[in-house]
Amino acid sequence: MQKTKEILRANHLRPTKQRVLIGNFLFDGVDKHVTAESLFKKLSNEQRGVSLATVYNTLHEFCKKELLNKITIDTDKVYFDTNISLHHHFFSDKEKILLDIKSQDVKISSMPNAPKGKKIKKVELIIHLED
Amino acid sequence: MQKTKEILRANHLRPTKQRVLIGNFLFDGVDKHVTAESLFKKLSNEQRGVSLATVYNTLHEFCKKELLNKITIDTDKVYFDTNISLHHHFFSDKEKILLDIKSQDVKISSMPNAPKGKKIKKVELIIHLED
DNA sequence: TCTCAGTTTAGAATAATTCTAAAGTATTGA
DNA sequence: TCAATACTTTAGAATTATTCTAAACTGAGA
Repeated sequence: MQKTKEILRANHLRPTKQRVLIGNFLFDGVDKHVTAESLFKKLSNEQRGVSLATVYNTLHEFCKKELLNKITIDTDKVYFDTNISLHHHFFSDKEKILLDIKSQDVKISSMPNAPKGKKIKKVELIIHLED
Repeated sequence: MQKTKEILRANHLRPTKQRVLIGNFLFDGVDKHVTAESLFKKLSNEQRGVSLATVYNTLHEFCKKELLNKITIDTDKVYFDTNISLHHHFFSDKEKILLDIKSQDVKISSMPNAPKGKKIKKVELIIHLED
């Protein structure tokens, strides 16, 4: 798994043990949603753990480099999505489960103009679910 | 302003001084976005204040009765919207400003089906802004 | 007026996240 | 290879919106 190191280098992030460990998990080609806590737990199983502070640092760095997508749907947890292509989400407020919606399943045919002096950075559609 | 008392009674909420004070401010006919903190500050000017705990309690009660719309866009603050009709929002991440989008300015022409066993509770479109 | 379920409240508790500052490490240039 | 240095990691403290608790208060019906 040399790919992670290349990704890190390409983004001017030193490939430290911790970043490589986190990157290997996140960038294995399988789309996933993680929180700082869930990622921390997952990696605690490894021989050499990563501190919670580093998990936070790394998630934010990866976001800044657009290797991850930050999703703030819920007030008490931030989700990070490894699928950085344009897509939307289902969210179950009760179970706090986040699901991807295939991009072709949503079509927004009319959009407002941004207020004066502002640009549209990101369009986020969240479909809240109940039982 | 007898209207607030009627609203409260209609929703089986005792019209206490505090709820009436909060209701009079929120339901004056002008759409507004508040946070617990902003509402608390606004009402502190009044002769008879309301405790922060009551502001939280009341906002949640009003939400449960669908007199307010809860908006969770930002991890560190919950916004409450007095406009309970179907509409969407702009959000400036930097300034943390929330703006209504007129409902006719957005048209979603294609929507996914809810996952098995779930129903769609609410569709929330957030347009994040930058400078 | 009396009673009591519903309400308010101050302050403590909670919990995700950020901060701090000290120790550790990758990289560069010699 | 090695030293110097800038970048990283980390434990634990700090922060902060929100929730909880339990005691005092109050509106409404009898």
